[in-house]
Amino acid sequence: MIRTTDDQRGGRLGGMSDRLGYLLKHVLAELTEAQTKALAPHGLNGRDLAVLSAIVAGEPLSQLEVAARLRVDRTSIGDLLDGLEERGFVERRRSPEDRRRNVVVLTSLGQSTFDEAERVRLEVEHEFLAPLAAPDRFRDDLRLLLGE
Amino acid sequence: MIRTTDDQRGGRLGGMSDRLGYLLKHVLAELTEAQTKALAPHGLNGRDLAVLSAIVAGEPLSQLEVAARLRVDRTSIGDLLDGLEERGFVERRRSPEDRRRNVVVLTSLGQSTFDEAERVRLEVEHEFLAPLAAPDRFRDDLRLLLGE
DNA sequence: TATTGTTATACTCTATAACTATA
DNA sequence: TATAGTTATAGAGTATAACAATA
Repeated sequence: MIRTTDDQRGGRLGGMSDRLGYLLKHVLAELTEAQTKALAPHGLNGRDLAVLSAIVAGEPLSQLEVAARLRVDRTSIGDLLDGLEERGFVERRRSPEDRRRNVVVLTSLGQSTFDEAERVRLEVEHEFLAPLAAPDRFRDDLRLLLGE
Repeated sequence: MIRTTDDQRGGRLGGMSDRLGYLLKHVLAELTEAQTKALAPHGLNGRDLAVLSAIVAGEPLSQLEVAARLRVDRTSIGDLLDGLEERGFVERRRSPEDRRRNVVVLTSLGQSTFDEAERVRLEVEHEFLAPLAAPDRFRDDLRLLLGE
């Protein structure tokens, strides 16, 4: 009786590595853990860094625009910015043109911290993807799935 | 001035699609949403289904063993099993050999529900990966990253 | 009336510690 | 002493609704 495929690839005999949700969930968990550890000395985590990266380039953005880029809820971005502002990485300024809007900008500390942390992120991702024959192709696949 | 690569691929001008964490997080979120919708008529979600799949084959498992297969904490598995037991999908039985252990088994309703839901999962994953040129390769990449 | 940001609330998932019953 | 399971608790992350200020 031959059923090597099922047995070896976790099809029916208990392995979870068949399941896309399981794989994505735990791959993300391991990346998050590695990133958190590597970024901790710089005073931020991967989520903070993503916020900084959204506001680092181009024209100043309102909170809503930052939230949209990150694909997070506008009620979440407030707390994130509170933390970043307390640590002196960002500043919120009322927009003169539309006084409802908070324009979010990097401080110079925020900019230098971003530059260092971004290097760390790239190193972590590089090492994380090292087991793959074609790391860029994997990233492209993820982009395709998101439609970006 | 030519900088199409950066601009188009979200390198510096605001796009997040460069960032591995962002990509994994939102790909997982979209898969979870699709799975939740598709499985709802069967009375479970993707997490429930993963629990069922852990106990569906082979020898009976204790709760700790189920938790280990799913890579979740043993305090999480209790609530999950409570829900599945209330809905009549699983039963917990004291192990006669070691009365500390709860052996978890599928009911016949649990088995038939699993069979249907598992078909739905495969369809959802197939459709979800359809944008990719080589869906299996993507799954293999994820396995490699997890070391499974 | 609609939009930006804030606050309050709740729900899910996860993690830790303390407890029980068994070994 | 150690292990299996439960309970209580707390922390993230997310989502909804209601509100104040502004357009």
